[in-house]
Amino acid sequence: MLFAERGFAATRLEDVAERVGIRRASIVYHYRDKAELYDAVLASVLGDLLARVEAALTATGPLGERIEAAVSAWVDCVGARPSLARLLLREVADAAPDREPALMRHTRGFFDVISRVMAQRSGDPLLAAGGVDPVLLASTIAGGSVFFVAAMPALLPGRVLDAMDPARLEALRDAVLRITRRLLGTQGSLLVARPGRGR
Amino acid sequence: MLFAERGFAATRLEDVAERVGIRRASIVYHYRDKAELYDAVLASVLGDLLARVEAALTATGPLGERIEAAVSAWVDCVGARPSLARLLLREVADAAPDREPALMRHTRGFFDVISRVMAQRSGDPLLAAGGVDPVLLASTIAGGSVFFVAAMPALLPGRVLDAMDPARLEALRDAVLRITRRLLGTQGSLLVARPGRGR
DNA sequence: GTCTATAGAGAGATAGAC
DNA sequence: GTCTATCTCTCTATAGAC
Repeated sequence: MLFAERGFAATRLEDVAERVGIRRASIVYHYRDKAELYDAVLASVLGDLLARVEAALTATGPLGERIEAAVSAWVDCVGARPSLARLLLREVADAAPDREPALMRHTRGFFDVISRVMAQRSGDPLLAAGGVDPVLLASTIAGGSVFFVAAMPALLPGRVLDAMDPARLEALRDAVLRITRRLLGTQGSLLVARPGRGR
Repeated sequence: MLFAERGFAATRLEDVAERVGIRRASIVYHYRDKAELYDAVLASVLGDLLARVEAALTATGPLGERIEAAVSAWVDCVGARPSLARLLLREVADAAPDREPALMRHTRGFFDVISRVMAQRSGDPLLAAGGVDPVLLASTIAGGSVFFVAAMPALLPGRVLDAMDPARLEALRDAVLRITRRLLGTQGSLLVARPGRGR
């Protein structure tokens, strides 16, 4: 997605139109203006991610398993769509006291869910893991993985821009899960059998 | 910094000039064009960060301590300058196979240092911690902390945009250090006495 | 619904006075 | 070195034919 690659301001409707095989004016027929188009893109791209993470978090079962499922969903989504990762980074960078970033409109309900889960289980030892702020913990896992995926094109010689190949994605998911367990102090105690063939 | 808050394309020279208390034309006298100004900003802002992290990593002493010192330096710099965090996120998001992000010009030497450290100590158990890719590990810590700092204005009701206050910064540094130790599996074994009064 | 053509605003860069 | 004035180009958005 062009918005993800270049940012909102640097993306020309001309190029978006070209990519879709259409003329600029036709875009404006479907969306009132550029901002509305961006908003639609955001909603479409975030919808899947938020729904899956939310579903994982609100499922039944022990908190640890739900967190791991949520992390898996997160990594799968982001790995399948590096554009999403870059879009997220841009939106976070846009956060300002005066200007509410567009992202927030789509994540408000999502944050409600998170807060509710955290409130319900505020007594759970996992959430106070090692005296580290749970928000920082979540930010580390979510932000770190997004950062990594977005930075891959710059870091790796092979240059990965589109979806990661399945093997690489699986390796990343495993690695992030290991990191998660390590951070939560649930080293291997959960999710007993790793389904993959050991990467 | 305006470039950090809005991104390169969305930042008008007009506004930059105003912030400095000068006229637009005068900026162009000092820098050939907008891109050159941005480059200068990047160099100035990154210089301190890279120098401090590099110094910490190449100091003498056990690898674990050097890593912790590097992480401390990183968090201190980023916490003192949330703009830097946002600038980093934008630069990473800009990474593309065709277009080399401006950031890379300033970090090339830095990455050389990192690679050298990692190559020297490739046998060190810390670097193979739990079978997790060291690059992912570094990305998690660096990216996660930057992500967190950049996202604060959006997440926190109090709205933090400028430098964090000392107490908050110290708490963040401690938390990230705890995360680092946990990830490296050096739980409390290093950096024995925490100087702070326990927040 | 999609196109061509065009209006109109915005912003970067230049010329030249002080 | 800094300013005012202006040139020029790019890109969004609209008008209106098909």
